[in-house]
Amino acid sequence: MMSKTDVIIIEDNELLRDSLKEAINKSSSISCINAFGSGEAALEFIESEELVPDIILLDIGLPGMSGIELIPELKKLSPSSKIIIITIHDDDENVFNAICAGASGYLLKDLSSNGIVNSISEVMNGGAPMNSHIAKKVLNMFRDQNVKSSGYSLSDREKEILALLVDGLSKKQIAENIFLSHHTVDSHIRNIYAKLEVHSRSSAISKAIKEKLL
Amino acid sequence: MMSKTDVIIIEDNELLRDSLKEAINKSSSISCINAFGSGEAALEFIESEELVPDIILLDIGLPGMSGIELIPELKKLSPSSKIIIITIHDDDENVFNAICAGASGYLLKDLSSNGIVNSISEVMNGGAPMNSHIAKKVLNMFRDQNVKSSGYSLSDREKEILALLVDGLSKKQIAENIFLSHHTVDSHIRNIYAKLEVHSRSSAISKAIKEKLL
DNA sequence: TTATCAATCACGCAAATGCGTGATTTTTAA
DNA sequence: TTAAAAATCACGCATTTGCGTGATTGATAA
Repeated sequence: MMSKTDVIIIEDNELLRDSLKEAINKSSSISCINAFGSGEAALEFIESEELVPDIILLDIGLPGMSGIELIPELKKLSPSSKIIIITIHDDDENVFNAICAGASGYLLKDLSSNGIVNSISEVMNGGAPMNSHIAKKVLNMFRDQNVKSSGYSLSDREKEILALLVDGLSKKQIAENIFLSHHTVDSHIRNIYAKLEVHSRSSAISKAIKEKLL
Repeated sequence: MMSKTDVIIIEDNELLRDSLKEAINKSSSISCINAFGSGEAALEFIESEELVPDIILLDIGLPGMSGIELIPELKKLSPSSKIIIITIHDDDENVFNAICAGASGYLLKDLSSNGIVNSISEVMNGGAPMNSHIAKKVLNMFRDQNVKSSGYSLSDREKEILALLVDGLSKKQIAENIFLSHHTVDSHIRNIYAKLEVHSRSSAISKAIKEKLL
């Protein structure tokens, strides 16, 4: 038989903490083995007891060390634990930081006890439960990071040469690479600079990569 | 009274198409106004009828034009329509492309009719319903894009100068900027090159931006 | 305590870069 | 058909870059 899923809770609000604990312990497959009111308390206990929970339910708005700051520390002490954020903070910055720090789920505090328990199961099955509005934020952030700018109307040749510049080639190397005179390459590079409104290779390369021109 | 949510379906499998349509029309707040077996058929109809659905349920594996290719075309004809992907394809590439093209949701075909109807409501409420495993993929892709590499052990001074290089400054400009001799700047740049294992400013800048060294 | 590393500064030179100022041909759009 | 853009090639020159080959001063770790 499969052993129970071990959960710990880090949440400063005592009422919420207790109700979460209660809800979890009602389920036959999950058990809340500990609950803490601060990150520091949790870290201390985990370290001294060498605790390795399957799931850590984590609030962001904690006294002292914030939930976000806590994530890397928790990962250090117990790398296999999956972290689920449960918070009222749904701003881009917190969502971004939590995900980058390695959270496996991001839920809002309006979720039912039943929803929490289901989310824990989803994480154990390799999923990443997310509030639908959080998911929307993630999708938007993701898309914004990957839109290819196309506003400089570079020609195909110019894009080709810009790509070679990004790869670190000199004019001569580029010329050899695409069988052109280095004068022609020079000419193309000037046109690229004009279109990108820069005056140096460095700026052109930075702009090309940062604004995903290729 | 609020008007009904208008949905169209683009799905080549006739059985699934019909069962989706049926499930949607059972709901009192949603109605399926049309269903198509191919992207081309849908585009033609939308254009000629000037159809503006609230939601488009879209399969990826379509005959002819794929669902992914279809997204920009649909957005062109009806920019306000929200697109929900319903597919069996859960590979990174399809997920990535669908999101970047502007999908508002990504569901798998194992979802119940009820789940589909709920997802439509979520999108209408500004959310982005996602299968939990898809969400996991998105989270991982998102995180991977934003991890800061730190494996080159650049000193603070070197990072500072590397940042100025990325900004397109010359040695002289950097020297003026941080009140150093241009010789010193030159020396730092050489050390940066050595640590990054490059031999040109271009390569250093590319590496710095692509691998998020700053 | 000693050695390593970071940070600072210096000279010289071959190569590369950025730009002014041209030209010719081909392709594309009006 | 005609004008505009793209692609090709050329010379010269001031500036910048990359690198060889040094030195000195601190801080920090072995």
